[in-house]
This record gives sequence, C-alpha cells and structure tokens, in this order.
Amino acid sequence: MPVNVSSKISEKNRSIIIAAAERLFASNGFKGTSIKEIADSAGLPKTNVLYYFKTKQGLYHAVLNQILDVWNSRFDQAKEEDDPALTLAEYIYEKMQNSLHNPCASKVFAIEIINGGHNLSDSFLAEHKKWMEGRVTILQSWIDQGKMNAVNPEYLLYHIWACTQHYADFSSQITNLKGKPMKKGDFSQATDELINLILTGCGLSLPKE
Amino acid sequence: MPVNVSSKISEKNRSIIIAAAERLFASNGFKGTSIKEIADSAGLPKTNVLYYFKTKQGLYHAVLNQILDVWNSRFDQAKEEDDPALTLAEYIYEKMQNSLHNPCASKVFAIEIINGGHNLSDSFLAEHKKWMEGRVTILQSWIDQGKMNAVNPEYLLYHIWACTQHYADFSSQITNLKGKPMKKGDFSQATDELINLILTGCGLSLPKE
DNA sequence: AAAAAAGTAGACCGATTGGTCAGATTTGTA
DNA sequence: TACAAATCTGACCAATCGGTCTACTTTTTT
Repeated sequence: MPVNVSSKISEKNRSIIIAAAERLFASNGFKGTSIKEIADSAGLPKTNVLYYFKTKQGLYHAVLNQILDVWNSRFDQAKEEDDPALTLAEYIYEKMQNSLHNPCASKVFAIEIINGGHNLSDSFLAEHKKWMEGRVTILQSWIDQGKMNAVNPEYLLYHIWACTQHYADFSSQITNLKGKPMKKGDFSQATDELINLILTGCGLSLPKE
Repeated sequence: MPVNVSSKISEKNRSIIIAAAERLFASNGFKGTSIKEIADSAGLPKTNVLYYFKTKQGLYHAVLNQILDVWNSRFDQAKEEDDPALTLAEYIYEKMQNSLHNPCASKVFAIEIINGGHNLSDSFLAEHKKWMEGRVTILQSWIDQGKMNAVNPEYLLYHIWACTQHYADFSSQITNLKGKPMKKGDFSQATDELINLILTGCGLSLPKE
C-alpha cells in the first residue's frame, strides 16, 4: 500500500508514466490508449501503472493537472500602466514557445475541450473564468486610455489562443502543407507573423530596435 | 448482399448513421464511440449499421469524407484582380458560418488532425496542398500589387483557420467563460471582430456601407 | 538485523467491443 | 404472383481492456 507518496522512486516513476501517458493520449485519445500501452512505453508492467494511479481516469486527471499547473504567464500580472504592445507580444511569444516545446500537452487539452471538458475540475473552470475577467478588464482599460484600438478584449483573447495553440494541435496538417515539420526557425517566423498581425490588428506596434 | 448502393432506403439510412456517428465521434472520439451507441442514436440495431458500413473504420472514413466534401468556398476561385478585403472577409464569414452550423464536423476533423491525420487519404492531402499553393499565390500577388501589407500568406491562412475553427472546436471552453453557449448574435459579433482584426492586421478595410 | 513499508509482477476475471453468420422479412420488378 | 435482390435482426464469438488479488522482492526505518 503506498503511504509515502513522495519517495524518490515514486516521483520518478510517476513522472515517467505521466510523460508516456501524455504522449499517447495526445496521439490516440483517452479511450484509444490502453494502460498496457502506457506501461510498455514507460518500461513498466501494467500492474505497476495501476499501483501509482489507481484508475485510468485517475492517471488522465494527473496528466491534465500537470498540464494546467504549468500554464502561467507574465500577462497574469499585467497592470493598467503597462504597455499593451509589449505585453501582448510577450504573451503570444510565451504561448508559441509552449506550442513548440509542449505540443502533446496542448493536444491533450485540446481533445479534452473538444470532447466537452467534462474532466476539468470546477475549481479550474472557475479560476480560468476569473483570470479571463481580469485580463478583459486590463485590456479594456488600455482601450479606454486610447492605447489601442477598441477591439473586443474577450474575442481578442480567443483569437490569440486559437492561433498559438494551432501550431501545436494542427502540426500534422502544417507538416503536410510544408512538406516537413516546423523547426525552431519556422516557429520564430510564425511567432513574428502572428505578433505583427495581432498588434497591427489592435492598432499597436513594437518599438524598433 | 448490398448491390444497389444508392436506393432510397440505403441512402436515407446511411445519412442517418453518418449524422449520428459524426455527433458521437465529436464528443467521444473514434475509439470512445461504440458501434452500439451509434446504432442506438440512429434508432437502428447494431447489425444494421454494420450492414451499411462493413467496419467501424469504414464508417469513420465515410464521416470524414462527407465532412471534407462540403469544404469549398468562393475563395477557391479568387483571382488576382479581386479585392483582398472583400475576399478575405467573405472567406472568414463562410468559415465562421461553418463553425456555427457544423460544429461536430469541425470537431471530428480537428481530432483527426490532432491525432496525426493518419485516416486522411493521400488524394485529400495532395489536393489540400495544391489548394494552399494556389491561395498563397493569389495572396502574394495582392501583396505585390500593393493591395495589402506584406504578411506571410501561408501563416495568414493558418491564423484564419485557427480562429474560425476555434469557435466550433473550443465551444465548451467559450461556453464556460461566457456562462452560456454562443448564439447566432454572438457568432455575428465574433465574426465582425475577427474580420476586423485580420483585415486591419493586413492593412485592409471594408468599404463602409 | 528485523520489521515495516514501498514497489514489482504474474495470474486472473467480468465486461465490453468489433465483427460474423445464418436466417427472417421487406421491397422492387418481370 | 413469383422470384430475386435488398434489408433487417438476434444469437454468437474471439479479443481486448480495466481492474483485482495475491505473493514476491526491494528499500527504508527502527
């Protein structure tokens, strides 16, 4: 019976299992991934996976929680006196970096949302809503100060999410169209294009360096 | 043995089954949906579903093909002498209408792409690539004519897709943030916001009416 | 060193699933 | 009406899956 849930071995194995599960859930979905596949991918027997995560759903929730835990940004602490162009550019950059370095996490989250988001905790949903309201307030204050065009802050955020996550979630489509997977340089270019599109669309521009 | 594949009954049942399957695949994914569920939702016994579609994969491919068949747009025939603002606005409008009226189709396609797109036919992938190249050429000609800003046409298209499809695929997240599902009026507003953002971002604007 | 806790692992089970088969029923047509 | 094609359907099956149970080994603690 596992009592000390944070021993060395426990933590190492848990993270190995979660990483393997994240990768497989992203490729085959929750139902499409068997515990045995996760175990094989993690190099452990199936029973061992069940030892650390009592049920498949429990493992899925652990994967989901780890994904959501990492999602914080400098935009979270933006203030009315901050510069919208810099703040938004930085936010877009951060989200693009996440798509580059954590594509599987983005995919698992995307599938979860597409399927209805029934596995997301009420507390996460509430926090997310609160975060959104705070960001809308900041954006609106920037608009009221005449710092940027009067776009609808809510929809602006949706569009930023959509574009940045697209590079992780739809990577297979992009790979087909480009003929090869996007590398760091492509991501850098896409980030520049997106920042330029959004900022220009908001009547903003970055100071030339 | 089904020989005449296009009789009245056959076609009616096939479309009922495909519609039910599309809805369930969008909610639970391919593996997460059982043939029995599809059959129940279609009001038919399971064996009957297998009668029209020999395998579950076959049914899935039928669903996918029906989704892709409908995707054509006025943008497909755009010419160098056309107006970029009107053309792009119309294209965005069409894609938003699709998200409004066919959210399940968008979701099924999204999950397919996220999972790697291994069920898409080579001919579809090739056609899609060809379409893309044609649209990039048109956009580049508009840029060369000085009709719009020198944005990268390829990434511009990605961003349009990402934003428009987001309203179908991520509807559950938006519903949570808004407190209620988006209605026609919300879609109309979102469409206006998106058209304005993209066009402004491209240095374009629609003629005032 | 011994006891306890944590981790590993094989055997096993009930439930579900995709799919088959054989036969009944309905529909179209000459 | 007669016959064949098309449609419908219940019974059935092998395979897979999530999960349990039991027992063994390793690590930690006292």
